Amino acid sequence: MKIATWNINGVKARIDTVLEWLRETSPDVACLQEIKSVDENFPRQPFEDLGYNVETHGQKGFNGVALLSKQPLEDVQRRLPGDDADEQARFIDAAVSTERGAIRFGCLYLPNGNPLGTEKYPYKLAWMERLIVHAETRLREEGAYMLLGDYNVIPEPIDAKNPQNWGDDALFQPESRQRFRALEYLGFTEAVRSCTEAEETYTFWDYQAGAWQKNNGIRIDHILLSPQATDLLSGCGIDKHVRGWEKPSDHVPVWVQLAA
DNA sequence: ATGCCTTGTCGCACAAGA
Repeated sequence: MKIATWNINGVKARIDTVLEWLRETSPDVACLQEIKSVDENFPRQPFEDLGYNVETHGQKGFNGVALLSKQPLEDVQRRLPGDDADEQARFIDAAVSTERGAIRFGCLYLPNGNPLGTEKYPYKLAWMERLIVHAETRLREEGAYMLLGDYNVIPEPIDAKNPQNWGDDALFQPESRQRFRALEYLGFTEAVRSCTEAEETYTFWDYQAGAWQKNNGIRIDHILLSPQATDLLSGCGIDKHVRGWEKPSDHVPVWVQLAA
């Protein structure tokens, strides 16, 4: 079973690219971020034509997440618990049934937090605290659970081509990295780093200043696996070549293979 | 120091991204 996550930077602008990638890699589950669409305008039909069930949690203009699954999506939960006043569409959580039992997925688009000194940064940190609480709840269920998405956190210096350039950026602040570690150390396995210790393993290249051509990337899209999901882990990868396609997203897909 | 690109918005420039 292959499960992928990808920040597509707008479903309307990226629809052909996403469909091409789905035809090429055929993931069983795909978590999409930054759909930038309200639910009623999401182009469900072309995904359903490829055999996917579709659940979205969108908003106008910005943010928005979606789950695609070849198996039916069950017990769909929208919004990250913990703040009823939070109107930003950044989280959707659902389960699928497999021969090895149920597997649950949380698809997240964690706030960017820039620029520092504005309300955006404390919002990011508070959102991470809520994510930790939600993850604790899920872990207590002791099932196969995974948190996938755009975390907007560079965990370690090795996860950036030029870590010295990110010192004043919310993605690389000690507080952001501390909360990412606190989440991970609840008992999750960070899939990609468990599969490879290779340098220059990136998931994002800025559109500007020739970042892709210089391989000036960062690793900010992550997959965290509960112990029960980690037991099923058989491989992982990053579809880096997609960044070189026409009209690319600035992020590329990250995926895991599970023995389920 | 700033913008560099890209997307979406009831565009006619701007916000937001990272």
